[in-house]
Amino acid sequence: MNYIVNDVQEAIRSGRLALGQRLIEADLARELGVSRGSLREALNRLSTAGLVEIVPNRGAVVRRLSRKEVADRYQIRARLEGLAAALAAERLHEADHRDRLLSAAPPASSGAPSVEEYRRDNYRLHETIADLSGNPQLAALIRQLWLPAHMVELRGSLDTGFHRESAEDHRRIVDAILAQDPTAADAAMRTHLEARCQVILSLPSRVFGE
Amino acid sequence: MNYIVNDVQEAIRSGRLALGQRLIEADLARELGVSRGSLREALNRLSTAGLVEIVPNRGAVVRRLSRKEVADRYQIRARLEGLAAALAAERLHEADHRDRLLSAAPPASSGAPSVEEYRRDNYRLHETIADLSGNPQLAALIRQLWLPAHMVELRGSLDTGFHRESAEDHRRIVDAILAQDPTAADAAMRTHLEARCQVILSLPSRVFGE
DNA sequence: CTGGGCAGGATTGTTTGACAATTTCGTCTA
DNA sequence: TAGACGAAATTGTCAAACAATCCTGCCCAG
Repeated sequence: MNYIVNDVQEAIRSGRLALGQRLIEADLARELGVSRGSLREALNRLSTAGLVEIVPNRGAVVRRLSRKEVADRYQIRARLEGLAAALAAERLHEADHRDRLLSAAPPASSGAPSVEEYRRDNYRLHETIADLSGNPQLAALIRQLWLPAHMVELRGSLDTGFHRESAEDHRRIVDAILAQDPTAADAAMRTHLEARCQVILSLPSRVFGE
Repeated sequence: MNYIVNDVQEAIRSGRLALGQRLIEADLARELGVSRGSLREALNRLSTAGLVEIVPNRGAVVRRLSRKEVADRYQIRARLEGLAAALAAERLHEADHRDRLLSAAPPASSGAPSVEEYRRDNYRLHETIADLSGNPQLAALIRQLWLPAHMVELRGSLDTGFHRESAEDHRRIVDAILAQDPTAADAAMRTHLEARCQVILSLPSRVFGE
């Protein structure tokens, strides 16, 4: 049943299901080759993940975040991921934590990474730090709040400057954790997210849903 | 369909469905007078709310938190509710915010409140502060993370000292928000939750699920 | 005895088909 | 032209069924 969730998610990511598009249960179920009931369960899950919004008696639409919603979400993420970074710093001494962090850290810049590469690496680092916090509920929340790119129509809106700055922030965060300095790690992560948020909010309103 | 969620929730609160009890879909559906499909959707929702845990192919059980899970959750709540308190302080000037806060604040201690009264007042204050933050996603998360008393078997385990200390914390938090001091509000809320967590963790392990 | 299969029952995961409730939309009327 | 009305589309819910999976007690070999 999880695979249905993934299918829908993938359909949204690939653009086959456009932002704001209404999802007709019968059609989508036939398309995916599952029953309407199963699709329904999947849509419910996606709605708690925020990818989709369900209006009673009117079905599900692919969600798009307004500018304020993006800002609000980053505000929450800053707190939560800051906590995760601090905890990761406190627990760096444990077993293979150092190795896991290093293997997820920015890979010594081998030229300019593609947008897709950046997205993957970026997610991997944040995810790893969340896991290293040793607080599974926190890690789950951070994943849940991760802003899928398709909730804001970012495609092509971010230049290489964005990625370079982001990579620098990431290095600072990793260094703070490696130095086992929780306060610095917290601060670095919060600064990072606040800065990323500012850049995204400065994009033209075309990319938001409002 | 929401009413099914409420029914199950109420059944758990009232103790009709015991902690750790396995929920057989067919039985529960018949009991509630709904179809198995609808019950399934409701259980899914409750699982994302954390009231119930769903193990694949093995069904749902009423959840009970271990000591570590309680600690982890309070750690998250401290950050999130601290943020909410800070934001509430920043936005106190808005329309009817001051009134709403005052009407949810501890009601000038009219004798010793009953446990149930304390629970209700306590929840109301935290909920109001979350709403006054002006960040709906944050408010929703805080509600989601609220630890329902039945997830830890607290009934009767907390003495009046607990409630008195809690009320004092609450006053400090409200004062900080009324003073429009975000930093103090944040700190007061975090201190409050950390202290409450310590008390709960000191309870005998009988009340936890481990 | 004791531990490893093994059948059968119980329960979940999913499908199909149906129908009532609700929303949506085009058309017709005042 | 605005609003009423009815038909079509869509969601919400149900019942019955069956395969997949888990659980349990029993039997057999060691």
